[in-house]
Amino acid sequence: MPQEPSFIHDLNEQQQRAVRHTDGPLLIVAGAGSGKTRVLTYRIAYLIQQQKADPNEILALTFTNKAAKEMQERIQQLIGDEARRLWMGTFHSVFSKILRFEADKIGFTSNYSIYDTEDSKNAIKQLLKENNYDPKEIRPRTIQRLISDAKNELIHPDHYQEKFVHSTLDDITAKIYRLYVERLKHNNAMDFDDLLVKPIELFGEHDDVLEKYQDRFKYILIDEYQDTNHAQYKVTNLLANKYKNLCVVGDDAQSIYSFRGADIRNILDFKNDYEGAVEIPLEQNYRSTKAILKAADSIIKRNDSQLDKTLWTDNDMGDTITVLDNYDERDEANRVANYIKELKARKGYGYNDFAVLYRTNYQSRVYEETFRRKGVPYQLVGGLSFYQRKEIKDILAYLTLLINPDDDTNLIRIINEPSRGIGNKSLNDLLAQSRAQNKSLWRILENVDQIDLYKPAENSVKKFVSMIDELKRDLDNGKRLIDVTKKLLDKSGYMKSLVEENSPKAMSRRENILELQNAISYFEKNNNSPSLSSFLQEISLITDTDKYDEDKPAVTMMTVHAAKGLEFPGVFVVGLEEELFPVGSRNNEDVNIEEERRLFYVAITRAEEVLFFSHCRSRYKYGEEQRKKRSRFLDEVSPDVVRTETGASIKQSNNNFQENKKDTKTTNNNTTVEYDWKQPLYQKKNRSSNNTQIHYDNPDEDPFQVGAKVEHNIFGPGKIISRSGKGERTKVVVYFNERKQRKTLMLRVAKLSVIG
DNA sequence: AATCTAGGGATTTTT
DNA sequence: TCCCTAGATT
Repeated sequence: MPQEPSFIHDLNEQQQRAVRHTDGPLLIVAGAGSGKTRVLTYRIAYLIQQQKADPNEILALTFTNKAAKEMQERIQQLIGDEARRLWMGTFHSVFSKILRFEADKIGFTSNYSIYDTEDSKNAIKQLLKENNYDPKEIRPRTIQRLISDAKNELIHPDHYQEKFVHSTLDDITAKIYRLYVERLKHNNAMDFDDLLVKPIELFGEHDDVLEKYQDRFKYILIDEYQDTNHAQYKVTNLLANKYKNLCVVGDDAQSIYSFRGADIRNILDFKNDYEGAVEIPLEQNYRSTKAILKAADSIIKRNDSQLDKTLWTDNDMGDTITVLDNYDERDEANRVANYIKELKARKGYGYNDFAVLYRTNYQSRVYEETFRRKGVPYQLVGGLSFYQRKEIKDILAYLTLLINPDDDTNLIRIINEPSRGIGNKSLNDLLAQSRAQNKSLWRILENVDQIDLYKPAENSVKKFVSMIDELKRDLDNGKRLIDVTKKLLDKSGYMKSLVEENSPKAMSRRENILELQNAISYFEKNNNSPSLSSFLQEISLITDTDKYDEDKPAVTMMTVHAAKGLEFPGVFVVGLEEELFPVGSRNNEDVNIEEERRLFYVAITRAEEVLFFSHCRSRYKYGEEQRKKRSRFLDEVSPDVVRTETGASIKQSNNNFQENKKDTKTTNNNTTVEYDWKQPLYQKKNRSSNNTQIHYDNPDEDPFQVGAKVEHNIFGPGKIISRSGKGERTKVVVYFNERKQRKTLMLRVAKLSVIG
């Protein structure tokens, strides 16, 4: 056996144990900030260095592509280029690759489509219509959730009937579930859940295939094990069953995905499920100050703790946590922006040292507006991702059709987009035929002569079919993807209709399509054998969380969920109000308060040095002003580590609306930020119907003046050359350095931010 | 078939 | 407030 590598001495004692324990099942209980990623990467490097396995015999599963990429890079630093041969990625991406090889064994082709949540909702909606249910009464969303839950629990449609039929909703779900599974198979499509469920089917039906992959993956590692669901448990259980070299890393205190079927029992029961499993805790926190850790601990100990571990740190005590008491969300955003500027100026932090964390995505909007107005650069992570935008999904639907014509869902999406005279009536006639003949919609279109259809629509169908056929031929003849896409944009009339519409919205759609073309070119240049099929599969698993760039000089804004696994010197946890964090429920039911508390714990433990909690007394919801009670979590946190802005200790466990703070001018001793919450910086009267409008109470505050350096989220950095118009019609001409071109942009529409 | 309008419902969190 | 859809209008 080779000598131990010297890098092992970078690790503490517990970490070394975790790395050295190579064979047999291992559970690493990794507290927040305890160097979990480090242990995983060192462990993989160690396995290779000790010649336990070849890189391509190691499978490492993560929850985000970003986590996988980061690990890969760090392993590369330890062992070099060999790291590229590791099997590393998200559950979904790894298994979609395996399925591409083995699709034919379970009745799919390797060109299968991947449906995101919206696609699968569309398919379900279609099925509801076909079966005469009113999608208004029976919401596709609801059915989709139930079906998704069932899949993650590995409940087959037949069993759904047996297990759940107690109500009409269960009845309908059982029926639609069965039809949905059939429909997806006909469409040669899989949804996100299928990417986990189908491999289990595959392995269950084909012992030889299972054994092939068991032999392939001699060592398996799973990150964030507390967030695995039953399907993920099962599929990895099958794979690890031969060699039993399964190492899982997790923290039950950070389990925050139960809504997605994550089952905390997977980690709690690990030692029962895997005989002889060894448990190693990682308890030294390298990330946070003592104050922050104490706050986190005071929160989490209110939950029933399950796995033994005591987190401690050698770090300094650090500053106390500041609680911001705000008038409303604009006030909150302003104050956060002020503190960030202040800390940057006085303590030498950079913008990228800060994160604003919130419970729900829609809270980001006010921050975007405020930060832009005040010239604070930011990057927004999450929300509506690029690939979920309508125009992008439309174009991708066209492209999908070229390799998977039987995909009805994608075909329905674009058959009349842009409108080409195949309206609802005609489409329904065509669909009726498709069902009657048990053929895919595309096959019906190909033989539209043989059915009775409204004449103008029939002609349109013929034109549509010949267009798609031509593009298919181009593709088969090896024409470049980017050229096929350009031709598609032209021939389909998609671009033309956007040009004609000539609205700001259409404008931004064109920009996005341009960006998609860039993505396609990039893919084509950087892949050895770029196929449309692999492009589509790759991007359908990309999320916006993956594009977070820690070096970009900007404040990061994201949900607490998206922040899992990240760390920042300064963190603002905002919107700490009842019914928001912890969330409110729709039907006064089933808010999992312990999970909300874990989520708050995750938020706190993202912070290294400076931490703020913030809440508002009123907040706008659906355009209505609502009074808010501050979050119970603020009453739960250890009082000796939190202070108000004035430096006073916070009053806990009483109704904060009774406090009379109206006359208190809150002047902070530690910083020069001076603030009177009675007079928020924004002017309420300016709230108007146009939500994207930017107001400048004082024209001097408007940073978008000639000469200003700005950044556009697509075109990158640039400089304002000239400016015209007033108010919401203000336009600026910007010269973009990277593209060496100037563009005229409406300030109201273009998401510009000031840099420099 | 396409466009316009009024009215109702929606906001957790994500691969 | 915003988005979607059903129904009416062109």
